[in-house]
Amino acid sequence: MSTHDPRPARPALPELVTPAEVAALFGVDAKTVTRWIAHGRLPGVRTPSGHHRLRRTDIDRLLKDAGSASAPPSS
Amino acid sequence: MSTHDPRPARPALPELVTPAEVAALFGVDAKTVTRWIAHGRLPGVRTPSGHHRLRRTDIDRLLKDAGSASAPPSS
DNA sequence: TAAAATTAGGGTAATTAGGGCG
DNA sequence: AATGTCCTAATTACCCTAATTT
Repeated sequence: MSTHDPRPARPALPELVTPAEVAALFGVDAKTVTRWIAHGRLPGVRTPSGHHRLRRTDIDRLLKDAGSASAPPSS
Repeated sequence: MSTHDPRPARPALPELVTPAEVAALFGVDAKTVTRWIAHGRLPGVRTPSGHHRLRRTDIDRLLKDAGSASAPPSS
């Protein structure tokens, strides 16, 4: 029983990035990123005005799935 | 505004490049590059819509490695 | 408040994926 | 087995203007 309430209930605010950021990472146009969200291909939040924002964690997950390098072009 | 807003837009260079870009570097058709990825000969990322993207670092590594026959990086 | 940069939205041309063929 | 070219359908890039953000 902790006499004190540390109140560490930190919801860990997700780091939101702009479509331009994601576009630069994927090597596509920012408009394409918004299109991905619009088509439900990519999870993203929307500002009350209609601007898109994406969670860096989601983006990082997609990028890490690439399996960077370690693939010698030999059989 | 609350103090300064640390949003320096990040470096965010095009980390991923298109098959056409890689194809031009290797002197092959873009379709060949996608085939390399399909056959697992080259590491690549897949955009949420199915298009291929390759890591610039991987490509640069392969190209650099190509001339390692006799090219000591003297200072 | 004003200005500059970014974003959304529409429209059109270029690129890409996928299969098949030589 | 590997690469290039032809085809169609889907996706993307760049043009513009208006709204939003910083």
